[in-house]
Amino acid sequence: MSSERYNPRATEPKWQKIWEDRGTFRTRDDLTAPKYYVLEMFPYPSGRIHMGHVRNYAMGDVVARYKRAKGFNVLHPMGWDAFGMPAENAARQNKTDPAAWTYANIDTMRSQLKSMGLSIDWSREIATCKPDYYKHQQRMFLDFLDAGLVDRKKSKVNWDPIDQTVLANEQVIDGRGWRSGALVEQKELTQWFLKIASYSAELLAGLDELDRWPDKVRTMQKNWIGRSEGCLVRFVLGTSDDSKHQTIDIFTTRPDTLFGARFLAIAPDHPLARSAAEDRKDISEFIDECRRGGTTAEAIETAEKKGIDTGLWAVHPFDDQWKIPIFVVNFVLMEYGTGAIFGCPAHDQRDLDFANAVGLGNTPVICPADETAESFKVDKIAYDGDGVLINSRFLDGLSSSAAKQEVIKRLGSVVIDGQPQAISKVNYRLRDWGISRQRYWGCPIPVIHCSDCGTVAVPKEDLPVVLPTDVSFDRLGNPLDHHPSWKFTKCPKCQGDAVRETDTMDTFVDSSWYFARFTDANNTSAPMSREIADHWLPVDQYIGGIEHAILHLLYARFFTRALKKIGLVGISEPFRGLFTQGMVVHETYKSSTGEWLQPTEVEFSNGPAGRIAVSLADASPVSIGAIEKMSKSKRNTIDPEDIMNSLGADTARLFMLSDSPPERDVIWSEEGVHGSFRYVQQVWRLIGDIASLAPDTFSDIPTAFSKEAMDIRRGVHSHLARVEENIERLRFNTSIAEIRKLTNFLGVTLSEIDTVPSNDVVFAFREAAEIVVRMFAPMMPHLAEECWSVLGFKTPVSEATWPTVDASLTAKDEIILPVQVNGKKRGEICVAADADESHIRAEALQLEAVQKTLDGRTPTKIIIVPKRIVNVVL
RNA sequence: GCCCCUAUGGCGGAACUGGUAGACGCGUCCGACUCAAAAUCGGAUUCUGCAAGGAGUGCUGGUUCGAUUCCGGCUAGGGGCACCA
Repeated sequence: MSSERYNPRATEPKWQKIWEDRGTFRTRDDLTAPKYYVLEMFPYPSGRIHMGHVRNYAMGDVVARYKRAKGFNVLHPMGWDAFGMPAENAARQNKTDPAAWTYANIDTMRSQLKSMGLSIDWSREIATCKPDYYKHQQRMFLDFLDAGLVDRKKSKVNWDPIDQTVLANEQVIDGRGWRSGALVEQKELTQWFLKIASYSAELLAGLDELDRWPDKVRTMQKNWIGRSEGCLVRFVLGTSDDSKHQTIDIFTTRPDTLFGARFLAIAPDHPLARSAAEDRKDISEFIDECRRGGTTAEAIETAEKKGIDTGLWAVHPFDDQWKIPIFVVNFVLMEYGTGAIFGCPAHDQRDLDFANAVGLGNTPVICPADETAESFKVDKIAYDGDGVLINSRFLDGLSSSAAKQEVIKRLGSVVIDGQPQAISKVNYRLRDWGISRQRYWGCPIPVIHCSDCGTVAVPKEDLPVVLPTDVSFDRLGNPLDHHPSWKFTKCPKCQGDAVRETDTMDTFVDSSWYFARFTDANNTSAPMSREIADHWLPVDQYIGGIEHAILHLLYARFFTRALKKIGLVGISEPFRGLFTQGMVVHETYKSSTGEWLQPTEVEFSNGPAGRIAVSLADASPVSIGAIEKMSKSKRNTIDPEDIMNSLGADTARLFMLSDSPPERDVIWSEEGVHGSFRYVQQVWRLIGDIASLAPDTFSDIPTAFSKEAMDIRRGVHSHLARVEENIERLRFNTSIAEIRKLTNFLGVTLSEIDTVPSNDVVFAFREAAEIVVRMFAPMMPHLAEECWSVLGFKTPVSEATWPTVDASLTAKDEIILPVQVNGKKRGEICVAADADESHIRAEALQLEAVQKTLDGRTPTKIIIVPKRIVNVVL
């Protein structure tokens, strides 16, 4: 009997070293073996790993180890999303060098991840801030430029006038800069864009193929791309002078409601609004007011619909005597469509709210099915459904869809300024991707500005454009811009004096191709070889947080198509399977003085009214607050390193995978973690006991098995089948439940056997141990290695194959059938698996409980669902 | 405001494509071991009832021999968002 406790502190580093020395997790350079690429979203090197990382990487590691055991050549790499603002913020605050800060963090986090025992091929480690990574990215940018995938245009940014810097949306809090508190201004800058919008239709259509993505993410992306079918309609502006002919284009999805028009509405940024503001102070003031307004949907939804009459008017397309007033309003956006709409109050709630506010009235033109033209009136609720046209002259009586076509047909034949007055158009909400960032710690955009030649690409042989290391954060603004020498260079075309582009790339660019780089991470001449990338891609299973559902995943999907266009890869969709895991949450604690306390600063006991918490420092009462996402501000974090150092990585991994379904949040609790630790010890004892009973693998399988031995073998193989199935479905919680059931069963059975068991029983236990260790190896790899070694194996279980289910042992010859009367369970019968219906019927009716419930009555029918259930219906 | 998701014991959750509701774990209670405690092991644990039984998967109605599962209506909680013409 093994009585020693399992000691993860000694065991875990030992096996990590053995794996490393043996190169156990090296991906083989073999393009013929079946491949499996499992990838977790790579981390930002913020300083230390947190529990969210532990959960994410534990899940990925189960998949990687399982697939490896199943015989796949597994690619499971790790890298660092290493550019970004925190390094610059740290530089400004603590006078540290962003590169040094980043690399120190990477070193810490790498060793923390290694102590988790992840089965990662570390030889492929990348960091996006290294020139040997971003040089390829710069080359891609230039290739995109050549391929027409890049644009340079003006765009609005949040500008902090005190810090002299551009702010990200999340850095603008209540209209003010997060650091300076200054009122943020909207400023127009010329910026670089990748033309993702031109891939809108393709990115939308591609979602249909992604059947191994969560529907939720697909829906979010679909809404983000925002396809809408409608038409452009050109209105002629009315003026007192007929010689000045001006037009305005609007986009509408409801051309059928054209006779319900009461006004045109234009965005505050619309050119017409700007020109109208030139000699009308009230208009320019209104426009300024709109710019200060909130930009989030929620803020805008609740905001009052406002507008100002420009005094201008447009002519109705079907009636040149019909003058339609034009308003500048706060609810039309320049970025969408043409920045102008026609307002039909009866059939659009926003238009109705606005019309009611300014007294424009409404004309219903679509009659719902349950109304008549005479009775149908609109007051406060617009009708936005389909129906039959009314009050619409020649359209009256048509359906909404027929009227849409009729309007487009009629106006399509009218030519104004050489173009039809209406054309069908599919509009997308998705806008081009602005990648310019006025920051230091990012990938330099490899472009040179020359006063004579304009914008000139850096010659490809001059790449990479490397970030200078001697930068100063003493001054405000972009350090690249005020570096004494870095930006000054010669024009590659005319050799005259020129300056470098000082904008760097959005870090979403870095993460848009890293998965491809991993396939050939050490290639110095190219981002990756096409042959190797095409072998490994797409990623078979991608795992990460739901917070990246839209931007990162959409950018990566676009970028992959762009890489395909320039010939670097042959695929369009980078991620075949996607899984989004839930967060790690924890209780929060507040002291009597209202300060947040760390879990380690609190002690618990059970009082009459439940759990009570007191402060460890002074025994003062502590209130137990809501369970929330672990965060530094609420101080409810648990440091993974503390857990790994005390209870071990396997315990932490097991706990992260048990209990909660992986897509949901998991509550970190001390009791739960100790339960996992107890289980680690329990398994250790069980395997030790079996090893004492059966120290060696049998060379000969016994020819006959007793019922006792068969029960063990059947139990093992049927649980194995279910564990396998649950891992395939990424249902880690239920696969662990199955493993626990099996070890519970083995433990009980082992305690009940004779002191000198027969040979077949010993065989069954030996077989069980060899299978069960391989079953939990993906979740608790160190424990599995130690157990495997106790069982006498000389090579790591991490290199062993997954056990095979013996189908003859999972098939049952006798089954238990529940028996219901009127759908309510009354008992069960045990019959042969192939028993015929008449036998089952007789057995069921003989049950005492059934007889009692029947109480002499005759059943009207008896439903027998084979191998499932018997239902006696009265 | 719109879209999406979720709701099961004291708690986290399980239940394959409509077929035994509550697996597995946490907690609690009882017991064993111990001088004692910790650790460990065994048992109990949806509610109600002495019991037989009855009720029960947010509420409500329906389909079905049978509903946690499917459909309609509602309530609560969570997430996402773009006043998108």
